[in-house]
Amino acid sequence: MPLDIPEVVIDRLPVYYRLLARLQREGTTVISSQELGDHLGVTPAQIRKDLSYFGRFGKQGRGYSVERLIEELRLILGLDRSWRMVLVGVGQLGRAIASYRGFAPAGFELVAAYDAHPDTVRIEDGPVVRPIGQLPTDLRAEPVDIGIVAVPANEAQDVIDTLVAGGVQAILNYAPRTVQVPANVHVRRIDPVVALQSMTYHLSRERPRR
Amino acid sequence: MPLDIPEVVIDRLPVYYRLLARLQREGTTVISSQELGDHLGVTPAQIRKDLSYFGRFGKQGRGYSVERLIEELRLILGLDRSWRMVLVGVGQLGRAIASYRGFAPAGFELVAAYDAHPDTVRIEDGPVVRPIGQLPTDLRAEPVDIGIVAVPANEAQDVIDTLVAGGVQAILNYAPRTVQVPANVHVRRIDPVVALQSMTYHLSRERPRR
DNA sequence: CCTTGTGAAATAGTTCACAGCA
DNA sequence: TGCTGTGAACTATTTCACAAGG
Repeated sequence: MPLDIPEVVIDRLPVYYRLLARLQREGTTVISSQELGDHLGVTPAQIRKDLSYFGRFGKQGRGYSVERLIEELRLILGLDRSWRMVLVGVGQLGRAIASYRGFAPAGFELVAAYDAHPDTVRIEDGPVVRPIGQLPTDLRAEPVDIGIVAVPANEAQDVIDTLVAGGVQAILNYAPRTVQVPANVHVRRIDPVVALQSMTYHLSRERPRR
Repeated sequence: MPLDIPEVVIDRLPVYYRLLARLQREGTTVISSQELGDHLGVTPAQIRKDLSYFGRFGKQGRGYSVERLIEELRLILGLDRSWRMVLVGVGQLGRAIASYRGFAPAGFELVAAYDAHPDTVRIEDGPVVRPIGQLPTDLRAEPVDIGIVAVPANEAQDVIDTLVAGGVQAILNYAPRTVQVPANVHVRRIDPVVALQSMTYHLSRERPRR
């Protein structure tokens, strides 16, 4: 498995994986790159090229075994284990994240939640909320893989510094702010306003103003 | 203003805009591409090149006027007006979206919400929830710019087809599914699991398994 | 000086097109 | 025949490096 796989390729793999999981539930056992591409709006060549970075999973003349491809992607993406996450920030957004039903089936386990005012918030069907001051100690006692940050923008950098100091190497950042991390730490931003603003660029050009 | 501006450039502009707004609140009046880059973790050349697609906003030897640059980006991104949005899907996620305080200050107005079971859900401090069957009629009566989709995965394509048929040209898709839209419609996906899975790829390589 | 704006060079990513195999 | 896997060609994006302006 080569070491210099483009980042864009990695970003597409979970999308392929999710589609394949659905197709399998619906009974598909074999699929061509053409059909996969039709579902996802990408070219068949791109799918074949992306997969070819990791191995030769298809059969000429037939296509890919859905089961085989799911299993390969599971291994490639590291989904053959579960991942421990902590949530920092238990406001309205944080509570919605903590209650999200999609993490656990995908192997992402929320092991703890932290807030500056732990007494005033409670997560339904979720972990107890601990005081944020306890975070450094807890991280040392029980390492986690991923930090989810849902604090106000002006607290995000501090929280992330704390997570990184505690050995967390992946951050899912819901705070509307770009943060700085060492090169070995991964950050993904979830920011609806930024997403909307890149669409309004196009909307204001394509549609005549009313 | 040229027509073939790379999409990646457009995606960065809202991030520049948000940083500049903060710097302005903090009292910065002039800033160089170097300093901007330091804040955002990108190269100064990239920032200068990105901005140069739209005009010459800087002053040699000095940098950029924060106020001027904010105003230019507002115009470029179409943020000099407000945008009408509807939400479809008022489950737990939908309610969190509807209650999010970040949309209105950015000029994004939630004008209506729809659900298959409007009687069973209520949005605190938000619009009345209408039956989803009413969506096509409502869109005809009062056009909206943007649709936010927070329905279960298997309903997402139908809902988006309805929105598109009703003239909506931009979709913010929270449903964990890739959807198909005509070429003139813009979609941005908000999917934490996909974001996490691209990070676990890296985590499983960089860190020795425990 | 210092920093922009920008062609040119370098790098990254996508698509083509076809040999080869089931 | 039908479809994969893949170098090669092409396209997109980033970075370099420097002339020019304040």
